[in-house]
Amino acid sequence: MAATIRDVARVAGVGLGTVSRVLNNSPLVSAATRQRVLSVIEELRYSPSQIARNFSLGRTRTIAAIAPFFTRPSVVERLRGIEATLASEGYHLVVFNVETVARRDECLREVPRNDRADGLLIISLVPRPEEIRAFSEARMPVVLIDASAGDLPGVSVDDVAGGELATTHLLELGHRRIAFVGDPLEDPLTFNFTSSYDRFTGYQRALAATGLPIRSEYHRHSLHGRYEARVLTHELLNLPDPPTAIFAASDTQAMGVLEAARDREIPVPAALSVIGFDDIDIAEHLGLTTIRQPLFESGARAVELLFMLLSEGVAVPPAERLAIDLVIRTTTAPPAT
Amino acid sequence: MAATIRDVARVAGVGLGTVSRVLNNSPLVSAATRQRVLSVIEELRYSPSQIARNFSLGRTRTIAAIAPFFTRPSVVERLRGIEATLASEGYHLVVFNVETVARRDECLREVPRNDRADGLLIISLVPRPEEIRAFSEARMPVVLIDASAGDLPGVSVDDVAGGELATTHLLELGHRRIAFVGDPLEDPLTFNFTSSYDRFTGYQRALAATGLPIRSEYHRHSLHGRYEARVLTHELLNLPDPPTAIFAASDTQAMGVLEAARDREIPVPAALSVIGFDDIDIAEHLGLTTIRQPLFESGARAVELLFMLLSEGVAVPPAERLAIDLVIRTTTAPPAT
DNA sequence: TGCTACTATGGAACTAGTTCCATAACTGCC
DNA sequence: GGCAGTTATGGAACTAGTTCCATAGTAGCA
Repeated sequence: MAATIRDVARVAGVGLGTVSRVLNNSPLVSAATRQRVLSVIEELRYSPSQIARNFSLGRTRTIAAIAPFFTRPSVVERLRGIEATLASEGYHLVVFNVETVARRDECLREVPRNDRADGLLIISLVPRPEEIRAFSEARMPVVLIDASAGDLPGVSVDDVAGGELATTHLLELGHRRIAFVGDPLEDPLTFNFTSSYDRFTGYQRALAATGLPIRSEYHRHSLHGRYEARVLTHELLNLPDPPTAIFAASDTQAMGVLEAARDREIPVPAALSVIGFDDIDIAEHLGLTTIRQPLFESGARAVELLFMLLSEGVAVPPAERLAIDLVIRTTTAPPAT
Repeated sequence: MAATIRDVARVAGVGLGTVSRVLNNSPLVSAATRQRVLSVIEELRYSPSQIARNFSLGRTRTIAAIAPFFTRPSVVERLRGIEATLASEGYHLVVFNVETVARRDECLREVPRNDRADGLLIISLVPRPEEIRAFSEARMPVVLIDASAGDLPGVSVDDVAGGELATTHLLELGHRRIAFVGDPLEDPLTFNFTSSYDRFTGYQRALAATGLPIRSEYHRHSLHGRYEARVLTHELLNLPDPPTAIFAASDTQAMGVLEAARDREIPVPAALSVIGFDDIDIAEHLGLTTIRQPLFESGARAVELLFMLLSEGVAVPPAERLAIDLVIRTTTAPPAT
């Protein structure tokens, strides 16, 4: 059996408290005693039980993150920001991957009532009011990423403004037939994503501001994914009056749009402009024009906010907005004349 | 303060053990008592402390995974396989991201001696003999993924055979000037990766088997990354007798190769064939010919092996090899005549 | 009726740390 | 020398579960 703090105390001929003080670098130990205890620790190859420590302290130095589809490049990049910041403070990261509504509900219900994490990060999911109530009842500090709900602290970007920015870029290039490819509109009711919905809102606003009619045949929604976006794009390109530009709600979907154009040997951007959203790593490789949002930073900043919540007495920071940028590459150009 | 099992026992007028038995679905409780206890649990909104439970049981139902560069698409896909399999058994996943040698050493030293995880998965890193000894001293079950060391159980593919397979494909197309772009050769001594090294070995073997001379100017090594591979490729294309085909040790590096070709307006595959390794998600989008290895499955299978280690008495499974395939797409063709 | 066997239950002991109170030992100062 | 203040130390109590032993109750059976 592994040595315990009591074994160390007995062999070193000191009290329990003294060993604990040595382990915790308390100054209230004489140099001689500290040395003796340390050598016994060495001798017994003693290593403190973290699990007993967690139990005794009531803290785990662990943060849980709930992420939908954590293989999506944008989510991965946020997680990297989270992990990097947590690791720098010696915290551990427990990841929950959510790919179904049932698991979403399960995670949001079970994880906060587990006292196995000191705090919770929720990526791209909007908790329902009763779930938010459960968080505060369980006294589980929560920070949202890429979402906002109630007065929970969170880190996000202005997706509506992003949608406007993307659409305005296409408008300024001279496009008038601009289509939108995004996630299902009813998502907010099930999975509680909102990004695609908000970007769609921004798209509509930009069109309305220019006085262009809303053409619902240009609005296509399907499950998030390259393949689905490709199918939607073929539908758009089959229209009698097909669009000259497509705004995809994410870079992943923009890739599907590009694939459909390639299927039909439609040159991009000469005959079709494409703009995405996120600026994931490969967007650069693809030369994809997109709206950049700071993914790594969103994770890092969320952890900082969570740490503020964890240190009592620090004012609860309000939901924060990070900046977005238009990144012009080679998939957008003026429409063919 | 949150209710404890003792509060429940007191209010329900039963003993501690009875409440514990109800919680653990022991049959040794009468239906009437069980009902009373359950209603008190409801009434007090009691939720058992997982952390106390872990402490008492000495188990955490948590698995730690150490992954280098966990944003690399191949690593993410393995993690997804891990998470999916763990979640189906109610286990949690703690992720450690490693991006420096110092952190590699720290993680391999600290994580096993933490008793905060019941088992450890190590991705794409080769533990040193003294580290392996520490695992067994700490009684921490370990399964390797994409690596093998000592007699630790592991899941991997035959990278040497994969390198041969890729190179043979190029040879069979008629290429004779075939270059290799991969990670640094000295990696095994620092980070302890081996995949790129093994694939390089396979490449050399295939060339040797065909009786082709080894041309060291065709062998380029640099840090893993798109940009680095792009630079190396420009070096290759600057040679007086440039290669007609390039084998990249990973799809990410193959993307860098493609970028360099695009920089020079060299058509792929007409004037340059490119083959990668891994078959990550975007390889299909890019039309990249590559060697597919089962990434998701490697994670899933590793978890299964770990569970076998955790259930005492089950024979320790030996290191396993998963199958690889050549996936021919549109970046390889016979050389220009 | 009495014995056995089994079910149901209570609660002490245990897990391995931290915390805090009591106290011993020492120092400095009048 | 005596007193106050500080430093160092020991160890009981505490954290919230599980486990297991002792025992009460009850049914079955000769």
